[in-house]
Amino acid sequence: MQSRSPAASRPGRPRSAAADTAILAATRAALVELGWSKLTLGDVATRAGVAKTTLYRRWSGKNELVVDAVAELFDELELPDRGSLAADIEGVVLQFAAILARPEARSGLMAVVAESTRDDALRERIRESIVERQKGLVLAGRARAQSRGELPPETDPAEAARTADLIFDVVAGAVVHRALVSAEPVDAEWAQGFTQLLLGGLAASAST
Amino acid sequence: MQSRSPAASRPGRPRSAAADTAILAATRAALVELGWSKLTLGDVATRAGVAKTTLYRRWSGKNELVVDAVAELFDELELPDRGSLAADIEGVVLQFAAILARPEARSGLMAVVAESTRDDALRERIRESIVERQKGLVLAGRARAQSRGELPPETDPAEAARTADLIFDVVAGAVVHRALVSAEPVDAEWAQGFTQLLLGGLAASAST
Amino acid sequence: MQSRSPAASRPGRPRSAAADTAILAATRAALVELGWSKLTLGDVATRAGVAKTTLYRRWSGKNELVVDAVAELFDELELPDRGSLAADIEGVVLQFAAILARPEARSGLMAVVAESTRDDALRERIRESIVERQKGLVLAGRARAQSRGELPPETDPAEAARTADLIFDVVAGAVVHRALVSAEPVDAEWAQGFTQLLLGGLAASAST
Amino acid sequence: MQSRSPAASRPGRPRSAAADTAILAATRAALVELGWSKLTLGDVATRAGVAKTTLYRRWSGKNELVVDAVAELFDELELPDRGSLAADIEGVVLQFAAILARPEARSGLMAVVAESTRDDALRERIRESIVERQKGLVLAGRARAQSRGELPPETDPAEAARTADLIFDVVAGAVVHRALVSAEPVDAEWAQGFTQLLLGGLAASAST
DNA sequence: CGATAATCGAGACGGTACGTCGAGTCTTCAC
DNA sequence: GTGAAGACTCGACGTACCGTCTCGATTATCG
Repeated sequence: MQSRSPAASRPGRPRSAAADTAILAATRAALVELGWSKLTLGDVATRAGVAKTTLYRRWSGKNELVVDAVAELFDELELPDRGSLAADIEGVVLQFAAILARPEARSGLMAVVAESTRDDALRERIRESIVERQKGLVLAGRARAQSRGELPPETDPAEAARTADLIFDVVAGAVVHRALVSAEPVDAEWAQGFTQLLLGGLAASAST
Repeated sequence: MQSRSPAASRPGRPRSAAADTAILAATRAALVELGWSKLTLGDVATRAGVAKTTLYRRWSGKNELVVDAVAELFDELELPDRGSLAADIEGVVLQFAAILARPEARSGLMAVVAESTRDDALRERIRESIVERQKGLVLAGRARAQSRGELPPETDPAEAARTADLIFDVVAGAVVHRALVSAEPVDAEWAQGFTQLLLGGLAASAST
Repeated sequence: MQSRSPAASRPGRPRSAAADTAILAATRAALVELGWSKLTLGDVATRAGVAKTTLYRRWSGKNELVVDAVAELFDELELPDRGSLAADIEGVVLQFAAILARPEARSGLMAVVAESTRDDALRERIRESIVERQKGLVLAGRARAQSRGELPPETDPAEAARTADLIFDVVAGAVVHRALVSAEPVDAEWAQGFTQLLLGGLAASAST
Repeated sequence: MQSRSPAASRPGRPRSAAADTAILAATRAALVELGWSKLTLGDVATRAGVAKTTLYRRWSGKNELVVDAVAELFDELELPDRGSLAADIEGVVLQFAAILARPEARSGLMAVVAESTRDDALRERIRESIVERQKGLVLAGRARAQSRGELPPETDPAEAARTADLIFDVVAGAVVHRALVSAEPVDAEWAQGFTQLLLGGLAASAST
């Protein structure tokens, strides 16, 4: 969502706050029913009870709108303390999978990622509103595991960042691939097997 | 590409084989220049020197066409014998990354995956022409490692299949995520770190 | 229909005579069902059980085909001897009206006339195969009336031709206009009133 | 042209009045250059500097558009007082012929008449916007002749209507047939001969 | 309190691409 | 060489959305 200058209080009629909410909700509803490619902004506007003009005043196009609509779904991601690193990872994997099981996320997320391969601004927008939140969980999880003594503290910051990136790509990539490409369920059993593989790999890598 | 009834020689003028080739090549060229969302079938037809009707006679829409066009890119995937399991994995990862580095693959692949979340026939088509080929490499790699003695032979077939699926999702997912979402290079260094993680995890998992 | 050179007996398989008949009949059937603008040559070929190639070998296009198909309808026009000039005229008017009442004539005739306003070859073709036959009836009718003594013999040939043309335009024009534009029935009553007007006018003009 | 509900000022952007004018003018220009059958709505839109959708919002198809475009040509028909019934008739005949001499009228008029043989709504539209205007001239001409004393006043209204219809079909039919089918000029000489025939016939009929 | 100004719903606007259909041609094989 | 069959190029069709615009009607702040 684009913030307007300092905002403060400008002259003229202020923008309806309800409109934003209604538009994003309508976008998700349309994604569920129609999917990304058949979603039209005119239809979203109608569903939201809003004129097309109003929608275009706030978002510059379909991609931006869908990123914002999908990003809100990821707000629920958090890192509950389940007592052990393995349990924490499994929990996050299942949370992530639960979001990907929702049709508005499945269709919307991959589509904007596809678009982002040719639009750097869009990629940055996705990174900010979706990817960074996930990455934060990886960092938080590691910190918590270190405080528990499950993982040794970092020595080389660069190496630490590289490892976090790797873990992040592996976790997010594997879950997305399982859910969307292989189209197999990401259930507790799979999460356990995956976590075992990941932690085993981390331990082995760390000892090198 | 749809195979027509076996019908050796049916009546009427046969379809031009050259047209198929030209259309797929034109599709890839258009993907490079325009990306998936701005690619139009009319433009593809023009580039291929073919009428729009000819294109529609062979493919039912943009998605089907792009799947076939992108699938051909994956024909070059193979499993060269590099002497060790680690080297084999690194090789495949780099091959896969090389394909994903091509703009026609980046834009096209994710877009059809996104579409496939709402179209089972499309998903099946993607699975047949793209995914299965990759999965075959996982199986072949494991078999070769076993023949080298790097991995123990399978005991439980179901467990073996489950593991292969997991490895496949991890490898393909991680590479795709690194390349397209994180937008970081998949180079030899990354491949090495990833392979280390994966093999470590496999060893740890196997010993359980 | 285009005649091929001297014909005689050329090499190769001779053209099927049945095809011509079938095609023209199919054309009229299609005119009845679809009208001129929705008639397609592919459909005509299918109805006639003939390949499009065969059709195009004989006619150069829709206009030419329809002219020939409609022209056959006018073959039934003749000048029965009803005993008096007035009765003869009424008879011809009703015969002409009967043809115009058939949907294949209504739709086809006016359409080719419209096309002929921009295509001299087509206009000539219409004149030859349709209009001249009608004009002949005017001339024959006058000759018979003169032989009966109802009309005086011609003195000035140029004047005679001019009068015949005028009568022809008035008769054909009025009947067509009544039937197709005004869309009112051309019945015995109307024919009688029209004939009265025409003969009265002729008598008055002759005495000038 | 379709009138929209009386709705003084409906919400939303009002339709551009200039667009209607431009479209009809472009239609006539295209008729002159291309004729009815080669006229395309896309081309008309381009000539008018208007989008195809704008055109389709106002007219439902080629026929309706051409009727309106041609109808405007007949706006210039009027009944100038030339002092006598014969002169009035000759004047109208020549005016009518002048319109039919214009290529946009020749090609367009007959084509829509042909189409109207299978489309009652179209026929009604033609009647309203073209034919009735001509018929009015017949009625006005008769009234004027009666006020001059050239024709006796009506006694039987039904008979009067029947006669007016007959005259109308004869005049319009003969002129159209002469101009478009016979493709001979409708000049002063022909108009005089035709008028003589018509008035003579009327006189003879009236005395019965 | 009235002027000013940005907002709102509504819907017409110029465009672009769609997917289909028909025209007329060409290519194959059977007769 | 004619025949049916059907693929071919081409171009128009009528529709759907895009993103912009022009309306009249609100709804706020500021003078």
